[in-house]
Amino acid sequence: MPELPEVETIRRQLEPVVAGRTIESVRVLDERWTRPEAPRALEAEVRGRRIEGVRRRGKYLIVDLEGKALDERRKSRKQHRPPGKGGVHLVMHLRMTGNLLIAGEGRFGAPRLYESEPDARFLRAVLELDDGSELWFTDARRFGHGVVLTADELGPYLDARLGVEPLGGELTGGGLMRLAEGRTAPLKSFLLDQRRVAGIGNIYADEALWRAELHPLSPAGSMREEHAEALVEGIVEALEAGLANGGSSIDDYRDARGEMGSMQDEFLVHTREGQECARCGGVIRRIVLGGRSTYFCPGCQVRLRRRRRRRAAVR
DNA sequence: AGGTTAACCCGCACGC
DNA sequence: TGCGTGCGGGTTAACC
Repeated sequence: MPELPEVETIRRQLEPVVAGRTIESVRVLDERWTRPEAPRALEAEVRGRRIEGVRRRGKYLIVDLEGKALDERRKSRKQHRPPGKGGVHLVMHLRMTGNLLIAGEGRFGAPRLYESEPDARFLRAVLELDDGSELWFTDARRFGHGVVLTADELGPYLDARLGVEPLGGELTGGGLMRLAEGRTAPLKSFLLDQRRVAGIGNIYADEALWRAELHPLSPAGSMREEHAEALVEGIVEALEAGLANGGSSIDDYRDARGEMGSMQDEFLVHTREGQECARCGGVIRRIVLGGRSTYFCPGCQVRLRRRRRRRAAVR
């Protein structure tokens, strides 16, 4: 599934080949992709704009687009939302089975043939760029999404959904402690909550907890400083391993060039039910937690007890 | 308010 | 071979 390392892998591949290009047209083939916005509205808002860059926040990909020239704005006057002077942002989310692929006959210099050909049945949106290349958004299960936001809308949109970025040093043990304070939800559920820490999904949550030697069912608020420090380290190392391996391809994930990642071969616990724990030799177990497959080693991932709230005063 | 569950989807694996 | 069933999983909405 596309989590932070997968989305970042795509971003890194996309940025150098699309920055500076102009989007000549957008074709939204599945109206669900833009829902509740109309496909034609998104198409009109994006068409004709130059790409400034590609960013990532959590699992969201953000394509920054320049403001339109004045004559372009006049032409668009009658459309749903006439483009303002400023730039806009095409924000995309791959959800579970979405892929964003470099395609077309352009001058990317990227191979046109994929390790596994993108399935045309699943094509949901196509961006055509001014060098003849294309970006294909494919998505078997149609959970993926694209939306255009103005500069004013982008910050609030992301801030309402996402907490701290785990890479780049912003996430500290103390910071994680504060986020978890007083919370009784299991650590695994806590890690999956994008509004606390952004970008961790089912795979990397399991991997991070194993690295930190913490049991997924431990109440989040039960961590002491040393546990929170270990968990931050586990999160960072799990995500960086994912990045170093080009992401995990269990089923549908492919990078922007259509190639599989190799992180699935490096998993320390995820999908390893019944196998031996690399650290303690125990047998890795699978449970369902919050409806999600959760893998852990009962031998070395310690289950913390709920911490009693400290009394306001002693007698 | 925090926490849990269902809904959204549909290809695919599995059983008969 | 064909059909029915159930699973998964990020995010949001609904519910308790």
